[in-house]
Amino acid sequence: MTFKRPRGTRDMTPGLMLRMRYVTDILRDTAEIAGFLEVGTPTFEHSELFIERSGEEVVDQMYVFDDKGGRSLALRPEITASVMRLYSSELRSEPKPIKVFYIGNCFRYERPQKGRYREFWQFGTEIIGNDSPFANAELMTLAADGIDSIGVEDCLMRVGHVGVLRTLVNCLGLDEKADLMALIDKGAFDEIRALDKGDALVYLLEVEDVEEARELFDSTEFAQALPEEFMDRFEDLATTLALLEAAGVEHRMDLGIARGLDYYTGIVFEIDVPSLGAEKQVCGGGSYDLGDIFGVPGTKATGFAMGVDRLMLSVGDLDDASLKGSEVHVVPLLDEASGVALNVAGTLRDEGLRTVLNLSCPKPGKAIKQALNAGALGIVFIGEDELADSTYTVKDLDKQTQATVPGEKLIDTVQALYE
RNA sequence: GCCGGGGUGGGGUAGUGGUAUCCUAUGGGACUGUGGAUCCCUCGAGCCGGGUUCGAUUCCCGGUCCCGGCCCCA
Repeated sequence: MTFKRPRGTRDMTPGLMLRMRYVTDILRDTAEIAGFLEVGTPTFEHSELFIERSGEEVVDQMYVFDDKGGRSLALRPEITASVMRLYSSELRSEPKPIKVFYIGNCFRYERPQKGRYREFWQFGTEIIGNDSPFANAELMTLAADGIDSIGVEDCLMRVGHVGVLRTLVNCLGLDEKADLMALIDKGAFDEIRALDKGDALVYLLEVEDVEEARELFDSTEFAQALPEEFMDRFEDLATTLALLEAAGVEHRMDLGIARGLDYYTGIVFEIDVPSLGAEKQVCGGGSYDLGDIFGVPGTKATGFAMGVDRLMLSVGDLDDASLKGSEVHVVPLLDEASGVALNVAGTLRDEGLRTVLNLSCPKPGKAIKQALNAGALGIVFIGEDELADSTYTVKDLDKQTQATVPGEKLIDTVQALYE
């Protein structure tokens, strides 16, 4: 009987796991050094949590099930909803803003393809209690830093504002319909032009320069048609872009970012890695207000989520040996040396040295091949002679030298391999 | 959900209507307690189900999974 993985899931081989750790360790470090604190939430929640946040239609793409008590539960399709729940129940009296991050697996029932799995991993951050341009700019800086530190070469950050977009759509007399927003998000300009006043909308969407946009909106033609709060929103966007400029974060203004579901309220941004193909978005986020849903009205927040699996695909070749770190091998050459070998391995491990114990009591030549293939720095041999004299033979695989030393010199000799 | 391409040892492959090639990796051995070499041995395969056929890994149908794209993407 053989078993296969469920569709859309992945086995993490040691090599893949090293890459995953490489990505998540960097993201975690980036967030922690910026003062964000890690949180964790359940892998499954009441299904209503996600439905409340994202709408009934998400049920189609969720793993929903009843537990033995008849509760409707769902494997989490995202983590922001859980963090907001956590905030509203555990953290609401903490000083604002609250800056947290998470790393976790999520589940969506979708057609798997490159960069899209039914179980996938997200890294994300939330700033709760402040969705100012300053807060958004910090978040985007953090996102850009993380992706840059991972070593992703070719990526593009686009920044927009759904409030600005929706107002423009309304002022042009176009319906803010879901399918129109979908067309905008997709960048299907030809199809939009086919609509009444679609030309004008496309013209606005294609503006990439802040000053150009500002002059346009300040012009009498527009100023009369646009509601008062419009320019405030637009200035929020302009301020955010200026802050990104100051931070040295590469970006582009893009008023056409519509971001799927409609709880986003203000600044939104996405980061694409074009080389990934169809599923090229590695990061998405923006300002939202879910306070009403979670019983804390008026709670402004902003956050982003990154696709860890896609980031793993975006990194070039990584060297396994350097990912896992240096190691030394301890090799007993005969069964009687096993006890000493265990003891020596323990001593070296206490020093924080990655120590691999060879369990097969091989001949020296074979042990050397195994150690070389594993990329080890050196070998501690324990054979007949060493047992008799209470010594150890330490071989340096790089320099191709070796020395037989007494026990009290073992640690120093092995540590010298690392230099 | 839709369109297209695929599925042969652990990984990579060749060929074929008469059960399968080679490479590599794994395990063991030779080279006498010392360098990735070389050599020998071992292990191990046609996604699943049905059909056609004396016989199917090969041809046909269905399913499944993988890959690319569409839809969607919180």
